[in-house]
Amino acid sequence: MDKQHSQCPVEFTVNMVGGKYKLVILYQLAIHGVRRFNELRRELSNITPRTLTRQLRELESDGLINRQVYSEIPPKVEYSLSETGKSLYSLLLQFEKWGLNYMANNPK
Amino acid sequence: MDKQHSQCPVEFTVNMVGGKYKLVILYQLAIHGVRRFNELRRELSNITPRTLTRQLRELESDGLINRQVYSEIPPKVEYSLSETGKSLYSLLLQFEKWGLNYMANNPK
DNA sequence: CTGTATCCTACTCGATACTG
DNA sequence: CAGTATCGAGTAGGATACAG
Repeated sequence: MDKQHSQCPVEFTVNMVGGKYKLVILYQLAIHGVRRFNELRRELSNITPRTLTRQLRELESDGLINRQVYSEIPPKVEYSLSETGKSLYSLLLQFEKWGLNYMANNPK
Repeated sequence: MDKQHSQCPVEFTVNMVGGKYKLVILYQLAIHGVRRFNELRRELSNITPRTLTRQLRELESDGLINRQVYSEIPPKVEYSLSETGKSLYSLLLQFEKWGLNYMANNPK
């Protein structure tokens, strides 16, 4: 994604949280605080486990989310926003707000 | 893109302004007010005319930008934010702000 | 429950040449 | 100047089965 080579701050942020699911994942984590793998899977209607795993790994390696593994059986893994991820909060709210507003003014 | 079938407002907005260039285009229009085709082309470093055309057409058909054609030779076309597009202003600023901040705290 | 492993499709975007 | 036409490559993401 060439994340480090973007001069434009908007382009940089897009490269960071772009794609079909990342902002929605972050949004769910922002709303709920903590989510488990299968909870996210249900909330992102059609995502496949392979894709969800990849998105979560990328978000983690970019430092936007935390992954907390509990060594139990059955396994339990909790995802949550990191401090950096939380700094996206108002951006996420803008997305929510704009979407709600657009949908309200352009009913299907 | 199934724009009308998103229940989640965040997902809806992502479908609207997602992709590699749309937010950057909107950002340039927000900054400069009015831009011509080749001005945008220069500002979006590596975009091809084909891709730029497609992004602009999609933004136009979604009602986010205006396309003003002047019947002159040589041709002149000006792009600008529509009222709906302008309602993305604070969202665009969040992208700019977050990118600047992240880059400042994570120097290359 | 939380993933991996394979395989595959579809779509986005790039390169390049050309036009009114 | 503002695009269009063709062609092609890369990759995001889907389907499905399986594993620790």
